[in-house]
Amino acid sequence: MLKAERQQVILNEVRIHNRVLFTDIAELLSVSVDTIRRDITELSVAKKLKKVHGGAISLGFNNYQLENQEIYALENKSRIARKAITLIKSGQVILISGGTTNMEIARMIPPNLKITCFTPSLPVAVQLMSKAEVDVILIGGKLSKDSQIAIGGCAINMLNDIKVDICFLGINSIDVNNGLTDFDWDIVQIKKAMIQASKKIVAPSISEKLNSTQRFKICDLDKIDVLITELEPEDDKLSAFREVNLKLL
Amino acid sequence: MLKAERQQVILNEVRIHNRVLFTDIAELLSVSVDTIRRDITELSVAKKLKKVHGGAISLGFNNYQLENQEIYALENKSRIARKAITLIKSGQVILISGGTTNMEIARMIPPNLKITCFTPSLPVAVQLMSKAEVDVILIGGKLSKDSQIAIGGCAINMLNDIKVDICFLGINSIDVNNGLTDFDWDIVQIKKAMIQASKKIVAPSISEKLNSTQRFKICDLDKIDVLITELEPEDDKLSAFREVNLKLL
DNA sequence: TAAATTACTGCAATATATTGCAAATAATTG
DNA sequence: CAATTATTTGCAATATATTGCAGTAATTTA
Repeated sequence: MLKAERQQVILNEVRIHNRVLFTDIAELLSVSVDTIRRDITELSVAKKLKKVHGGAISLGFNNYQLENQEIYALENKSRIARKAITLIKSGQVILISGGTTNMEIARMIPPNLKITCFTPSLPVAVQLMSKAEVDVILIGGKLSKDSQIAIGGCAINMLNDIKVDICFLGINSIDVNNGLTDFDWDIVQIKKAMIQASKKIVAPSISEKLNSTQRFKICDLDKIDVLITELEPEDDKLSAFREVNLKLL
Repeated sequence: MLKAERQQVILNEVRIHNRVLFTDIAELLSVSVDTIRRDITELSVAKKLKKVHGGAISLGFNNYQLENQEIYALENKSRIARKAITLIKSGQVILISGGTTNMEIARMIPPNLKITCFTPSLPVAVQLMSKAEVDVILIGGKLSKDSQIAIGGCAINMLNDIKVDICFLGINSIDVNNGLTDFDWDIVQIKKAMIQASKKIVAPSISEKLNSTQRFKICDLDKIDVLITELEPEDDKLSAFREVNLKLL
């Protein structure tokens, strides 16, 4: 019996019964307990189940995809998030797209700040649910498995009906000449609708994404009001952006 | 029985009844009171409940967030979920409301079953996102902090535009004379819209909820096509329901 | 206050975890 | 295809964790 096969059996047991015992599985599959223990250790570090003394149990409800993957450049994203938070005033209505930087912003919103947040992002919504004073309004629609945000006509229709104070628009690529671009057509449509739905557009972006261009265009730079990077506003790398009418933070 | 399992049973009891007695749980799980005491001490330092003389009590609703929700699936809910899954055919479009039983159903949907799922429930959507073959469509709207589902006009409008094959409707109270009832007005509205949006209504409910009534009415029993409980369909407790035109599973 | 219940402590029996190692198996390479 | 290398597996020895019990201290209840 292959290792992968065994692990599949284990996962299946956990899915159905919520738990497995090392000894049971070992007997069932006629391998040593050590082998099962090693399998379960592997599955555990892969976050497929939870290893406990004597066996394993299902991860259950809180198995958010997002918590599994490590966030790239988290330090920089936290710095961006800290700056972003300062733009939000009590009582405002804001709109947050997806992406890890926006997740960081959502995470850092003070729990006592009274605001209304629209978002098409599932992880952002989950994050915001824990803030007692934040009203969360979900933009519905078909969920993209990749980006975990609602896409499609339904989401766009819903966005067409609102006008918020600030939009924190996740950035994929930004360039002085080509403006904002992205590689996923569906997400481009959503982002366009989000821009339309907002009085003020804030673009949080790690500096790596500056001066890069993707296939599909979202908008020109003049639609963006504020660009937030982890750099100081005076940094040389931002000089090209300083020259256009763009506030840097 | 695993320690982790025991602790989940304890947390589950605390969630349902707001309190537990060492002696009760010890007898229920056939372990010594000392063991339960130690478990509860651990859970107490983990801030999952409050240890008191003779037992433990719930921390209260303020701490009752998504992250702290316990995954322990009452064996009964798993049984209901297993039965419910058999009703779903490949290619169908289904609608799932919130609640822990429906979470269990979502969790147990086989990863290779190709279906389209509509849901206004944030946790259900998160759960379904991990199923590669399931298309998830989120019903948007204002999120209720208590139930973690989208409520309000926007959600209802979205439901008005669809007609799905099966709806798994979370049940709060069900009674032969009073039909389906609930205590939250907003949720009643959503559930009414869900019923309207479905060809077939399946009501999964643990037997504890049978023959109870809440303040607001959702619908009469004749709207329900199938009632699933953890009991055998022939069980005496279900005799009242057998007499009306209701399929039992 | 006395009786009853519950809490805490240390201990022993059992179960589980960890580690290093060698044999068996699978994958890679020349 | 044979030789080499890497991975997987089972075993044994040791370490750690869990559990129930008994004795005693603390708390509640009447």
